[in-house]
Amino acid sequence: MNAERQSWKEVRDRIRDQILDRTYAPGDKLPRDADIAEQFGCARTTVQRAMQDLSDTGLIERKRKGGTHVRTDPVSRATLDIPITRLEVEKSGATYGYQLIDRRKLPMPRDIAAKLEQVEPIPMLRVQALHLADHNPHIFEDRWVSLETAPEILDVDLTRYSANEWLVRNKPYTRFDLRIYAISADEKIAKMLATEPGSALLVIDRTTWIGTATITSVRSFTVPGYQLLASN
Amino acid sequence: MNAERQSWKEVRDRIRDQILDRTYAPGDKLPRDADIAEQFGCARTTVQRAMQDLSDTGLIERKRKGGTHVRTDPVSRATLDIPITRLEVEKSGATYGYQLIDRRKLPMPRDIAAKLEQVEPIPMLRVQALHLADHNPHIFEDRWVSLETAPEILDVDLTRYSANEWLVRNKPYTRFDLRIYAISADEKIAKMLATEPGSALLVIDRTTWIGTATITSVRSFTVPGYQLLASN
DNA sequence: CAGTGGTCTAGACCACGCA
DNA sequence: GCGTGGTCTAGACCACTGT
Repeated sequence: MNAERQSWKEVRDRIRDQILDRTYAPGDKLPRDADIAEQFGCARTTVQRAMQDLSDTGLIERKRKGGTHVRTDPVSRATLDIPITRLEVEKSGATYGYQLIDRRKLPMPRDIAAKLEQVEPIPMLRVQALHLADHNPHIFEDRWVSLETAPEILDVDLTRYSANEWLVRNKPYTRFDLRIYAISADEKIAKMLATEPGSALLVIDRTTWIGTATITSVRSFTVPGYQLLASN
Repeated sequence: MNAERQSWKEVRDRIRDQILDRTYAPGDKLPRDADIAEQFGCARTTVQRAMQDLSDTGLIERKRKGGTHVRTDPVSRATLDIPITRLEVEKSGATYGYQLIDRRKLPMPRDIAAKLEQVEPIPMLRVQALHLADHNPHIFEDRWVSLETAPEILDVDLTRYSANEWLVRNKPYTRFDLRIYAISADEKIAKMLATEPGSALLVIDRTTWIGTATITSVRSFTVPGYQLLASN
């Protein structure tokens, strides 16, 4: 008998191999799940699972009635893990430090309102803080927290605990988005990160929601040389 | 009326809500799948699917025998789509242009070898090219292609077609990784991107493999202001 | 309308990892 | 060992969407 060490991964790999070796070229239509299942001698559910995975990674495209096709323009779909800064630092073996720079209630600026998809102005807390690695600046964060969604933040001792950590532990989000880009450090940021004005910095803007309610929007200025890693 | 619109998403959302409202706090153990299934009046498979999703997005952690726990340190797991540059430009409504800068066989430099996890030196083709949007520089790419894995690249007219596109269409990868960071443009890069030396640029290093064989390693220098977007 | 992928079920066995 | 999640099966019905 075939002896086939069954599993949906096995099926996925074999289909992927057939795509790689051009048995099915970009644009080609693959057989229906049912036929593939029969060919492999497994249940359709198993094929479904394998196909789902190939679809998730962007190699194929599936449509009801239309069938399954090899994508003409494969997408690189990478998973990016944004860790809690403290854990990231500690994992690297360095000593983590944290320093509150500023904390005040302020009216919500226009650009923040836009990011939060917020029309009505809501009361917000602005928190600026510095994350340290081995006593050196690592990330400077400029954060706006909605006092409607997270009023309890006012009672948190932000000189000791980072707003980041409190929020992530107490206000899980249902949705977020990220914007990653590079800027030249202006004088203030440079001083904060103990680097030269004009240094190239990686900046990460991140906004989170819980349902449709906005939680926080934070701009993180990373120290020169900081890298984000992703893979599939 | 509840009307139980059954589906694994329904189950996922209800569990997530219970985590958000602290019915299950960070660190807590959730009931076994079987019990949840009974509670919801659905099959265990359906619960399994829902849990899988919550696990994928980093909200819970599952272990055989250990059971399911709410993560103490939720990870922000974002999906990052790296499109083919031409499609990205065209999608923005701009006219795409492409220009080959240099193409030559070269011995593999040490740092590239390291990125490719390659011990033995292999013959490589170095391709430098510029992607344009509305006749303005958009991305400058500095690429190394393995001639062992992709010897056919030598026959491709790279003055007309980008190596990126040829590779993505003809050498699908099974694995890749990304490294994203910021640099200050040096004189050469600045000239290439028609900007000032010292400008902050977002740089993306990407290396791809097919199985354990290396395909290509490319460093993309993006024009000032370029942004990467990700979300969940 | 009809074909194809998406989901669900009930039940079974497997595999990992904690006690 | 044994409890829990992971996978598989065979069959059913649903929901899109191309023709």
